[in-house]
Amino acid sequence: MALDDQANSRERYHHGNLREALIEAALAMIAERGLAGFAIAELARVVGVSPAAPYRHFRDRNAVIAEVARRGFESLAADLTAATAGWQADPLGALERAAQAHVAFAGREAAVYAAMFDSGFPSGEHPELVVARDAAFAVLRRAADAACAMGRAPRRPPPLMVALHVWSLTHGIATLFKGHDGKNQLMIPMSAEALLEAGLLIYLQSIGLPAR
Amino acid sequence: MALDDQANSRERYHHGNLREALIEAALAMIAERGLAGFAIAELARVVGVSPAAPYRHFRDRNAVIAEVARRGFESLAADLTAATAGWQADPLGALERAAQAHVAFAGREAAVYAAMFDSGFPSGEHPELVVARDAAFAVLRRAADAACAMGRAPRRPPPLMVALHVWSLTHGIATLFKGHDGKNQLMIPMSAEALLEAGLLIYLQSIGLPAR
DNA sequence: TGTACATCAGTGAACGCGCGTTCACTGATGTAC
DNA sequence: TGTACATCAGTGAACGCGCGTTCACTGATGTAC
Repeated sequence: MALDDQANSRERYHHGNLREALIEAALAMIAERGLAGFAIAELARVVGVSPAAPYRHFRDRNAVIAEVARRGFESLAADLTAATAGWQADPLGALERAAQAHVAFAGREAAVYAAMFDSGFPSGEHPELVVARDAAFAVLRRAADAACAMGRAPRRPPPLMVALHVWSLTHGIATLFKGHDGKNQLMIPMSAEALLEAGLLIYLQSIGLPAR
Repeated sequence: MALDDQANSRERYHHGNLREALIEAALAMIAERGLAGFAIAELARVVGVSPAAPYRHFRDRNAVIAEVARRGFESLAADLTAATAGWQADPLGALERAAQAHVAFAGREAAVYAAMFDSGFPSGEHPELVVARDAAFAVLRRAADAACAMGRAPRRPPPLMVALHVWSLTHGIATLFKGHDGKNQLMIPMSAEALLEAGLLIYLQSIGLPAR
């Protein structure tokens, strides 16, 4: 019965799960046409609902994008958390795995990633977005803290700075070489993953972490 | 007389410099409303010309954006060239100055920078864009080559890779911390420039370059 | 120096379109009694 | 168990809008003779 309800939910007057369906469709639409091609009217059409229906669940067009982005950051945070499992024992490895997970996320969820980083909302307009982003960053930061504590170089940079460097390098590589259609933007004779791995190795060596 | 002609050029039937005026207005419009808010119809209105006029100079909307981006890459290449003056004598300094010039460019010309990196054209659609981008990268690459040749670490990474690392880190920092409105996207207790300088210092130390 | 003509940069009106958003409404749901 | 009612998720029609682009055109420019 419950199964039946779900199967028929699209036919019923009360959709039952419109909000989720809208977000799912938004992901597909952004993936296909980019952020700029995202239209709430078409969203309603795709889901099979009147153009006014989405406004029951989202204040306006931007609110849909912001929600997609917010979930993206939550999802990224989860990936980073999984990647940094065991960070106490091996903070260096955790840092590297986190960076790779970040790049993998950008490639796998290119649409979401665009909503997360290219939406260009005025800062402060969607505070929940900032919270979600900071939570994701905090996971990386935790690993960076532990990694820095292990460092044995004469001058250790502050862990926050290390986390920002890793975050920046990763984001840079992700946006340059894991573009929307998965194609490289610059023609390079190596994968984004290999480029990232080498970059981190070089960087982390310098702050006194073991070369493997 | 020539001055007079120029001053009155807006009033005359033949604008005389429509193409340039359109590009200039496009820059202002993208700066103000972002890439998505860029409209060719409004462009014509701002310049004081009929809506069909721009099509004398550009095939379509995307062509305007592509031209803005192309010039952006040329401009960036010029900045990088200026920054790396004397690269033969001091390749390390040149590399650092190039990276700083890149970040400065992203901050100063945020609209252009968005057109350059966020336009998301299918690769191959605007080959002249790729040429211009590669030319800018080549300037960085040249400095990286020279820097690597100086390196005295046991295992030197290939210069192309070093150039890509610098380019990626720089682009990452630029997009994350030199956003459209000049505000930091992540709340950080340092400037983008300081973050970049420290990151490069750490990275370059590791490939055997002098710590200053 | 003067005139005919080709060139081409602009005009302005129009097109079809799809958008975001609002409105008064109606159908379904679940709760109180 | 049955009924009245509040709630609220949807409807569907409509709005005003500005967009990108095309069309047949016209005014200015400069060149050939």
